[in-house]
Amino acid sequence: MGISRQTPTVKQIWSTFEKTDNAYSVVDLVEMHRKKMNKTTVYRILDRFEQEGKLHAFIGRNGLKWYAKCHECSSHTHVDIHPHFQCNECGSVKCLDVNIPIPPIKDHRIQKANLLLLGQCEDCIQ
Amino acid sequence: MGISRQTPTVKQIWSTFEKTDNAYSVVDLVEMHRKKMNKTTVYRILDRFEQEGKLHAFIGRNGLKWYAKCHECSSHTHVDIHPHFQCNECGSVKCLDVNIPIPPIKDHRIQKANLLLLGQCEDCIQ
DNA sequence: TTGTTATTGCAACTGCGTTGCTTTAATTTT
DNA sequence: AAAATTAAAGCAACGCAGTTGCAATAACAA
Repeated sequence: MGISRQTPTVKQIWSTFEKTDNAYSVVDLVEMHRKKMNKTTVYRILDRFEQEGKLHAFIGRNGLKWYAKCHECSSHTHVDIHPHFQCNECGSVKCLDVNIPIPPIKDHRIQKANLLLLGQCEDCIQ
Repeated sequence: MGISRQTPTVKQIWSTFEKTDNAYSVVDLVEMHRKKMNKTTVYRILDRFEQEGKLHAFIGRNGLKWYAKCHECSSHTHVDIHPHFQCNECGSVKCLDVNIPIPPIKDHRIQKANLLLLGQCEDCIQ
């Protein structure tokens, strides 16, 4: 499978994630690539990356959508129980490589969990 | 302190939460009270309720803001580690009375956690 | 090289949420 | 009880995230 066509825009968006584990909001990504491509294109490429399991997405502090590279996740195994962390000071977001066990909830079937921890990151802590 | 003035709109919004533990999105609340008050008024009253600790707020599946009555929470103790559940089928949201322990993260100070569990609720499960 | 069709750009649009400002009315003061 | 004070409500316009429809472009297969 994979993205059907290796266009310059696809390569450029992917290059943002390739070298880092940081997460980026869609707003950031649109701004970062504003000069090279249309915002609609950014949204569409991110959607495709997410569907393929190359990136995973989650909702940040203010309801903005964020994307990050998948480690364990793939399009097959989207249980996605690992948490994300957003710094209350600088706003940066990253994936945490920690497993947070979710207890079973009576009469409910848990399929996914969005776990967003908020606080101070290593750069903003005194 | 408390809401300074007991206006009819304040009483009406509060009456929505008074009798239930369900959470409501702001969109729902605007729709529910559309005939009686302006949407700006709904937003402002919810903001005030949140600041006083009468309601707490969190971000749902699609980035919408949801409100629910606080049990343990007050304006003083806003650690707010209890999770919320949103049904993937009917979209309903509620507070779960479960404590999910957050492990310490090296070099980070955790101040708050948004824990949203997604799945099937008791009404939608087969 | 040509044809097919996924992808892009663009412009207009939707929907959530906010802001500024005037008017209304809850509450305090006299 | 009336007047004064000022929080709160209504309204219209706006800002921003995200989407849609469609025509133009360009990857890739034949």
